[in-house]
Amino acid sequence: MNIERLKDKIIIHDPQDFNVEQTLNCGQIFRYQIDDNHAQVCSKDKFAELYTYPDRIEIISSDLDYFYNFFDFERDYSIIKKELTKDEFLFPAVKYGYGIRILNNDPYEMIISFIISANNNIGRIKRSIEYLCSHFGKNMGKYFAFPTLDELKSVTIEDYKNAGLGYRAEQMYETVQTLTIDALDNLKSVSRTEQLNYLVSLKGIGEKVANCILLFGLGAKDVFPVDTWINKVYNNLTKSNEHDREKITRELTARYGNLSGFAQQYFFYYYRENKIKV
DNA sequence: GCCCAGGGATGCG
DNA sequence: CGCATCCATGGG
Repeated sequence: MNIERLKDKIIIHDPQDFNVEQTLNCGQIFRYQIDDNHAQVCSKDKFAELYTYPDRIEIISSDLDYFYNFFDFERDYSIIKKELTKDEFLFPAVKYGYGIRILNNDPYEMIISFIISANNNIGRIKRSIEYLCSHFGKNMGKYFAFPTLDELKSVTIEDYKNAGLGYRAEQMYETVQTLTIDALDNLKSVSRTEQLNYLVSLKGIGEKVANCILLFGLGAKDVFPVDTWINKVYNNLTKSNEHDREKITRELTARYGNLSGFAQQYFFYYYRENKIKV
């Protein structure tokens, strides 16, 4: 794989470590659209278009620097995959999702998005977030920006219910009122323990959602968010019927160490796409 | 009608 | 502390 950074586009030649569909469909992002070989991706107030050809992928955006980092192009995924395919459990999952990359998304957007994700399904999560963007975010012409914290501050519980948040509407309202720009900035520079403590202190955020925010928004790769799918993964691999998610988190984090976040995404995508049950 | 979805909050012992 | 129950909503 060779990444060519041009003035008006990024070209990924021979993309063995990047697949658009896999990267977008593995549950880490909700603001995107794929039709055939063309995809549109939003993050914050930014927008990119991706074209997949037989021999290359081209990325076009008015902010290529942002999306170069967003798609994690500084990292060599071939090394990660080589290490993780040594694991017998993970081998088929890495083969299947060979082109997954973990996005460097905006922590504030991840906080809002993953509060919505709790006990929810991806289709509904996408719809709710689209609703928030189109009703409360800035109209950018071809798309809507993610609503800023300031914009969300004036959104009511009733608005959140209209967005389909259900019982999460009150949690969202309270967390939005609690959040400040300073606290969000501060979150990027404090220790892991302080990040986790702060996130869990917010309404609607427990251990799993906090780990998703750390993984997708704050660059932490040694975390292993355990949702219903990962619960199935664990029970399938260990032939057990465990429901203690803290225990599952501990064991999987211990097994995959500083590559936990990658392992988690390969597992999640493989099991969910193939509807593998216990 | 039941079960499930990238779980979390709350109350009870 | 562990554990059970409840929580909106829509698709399968």
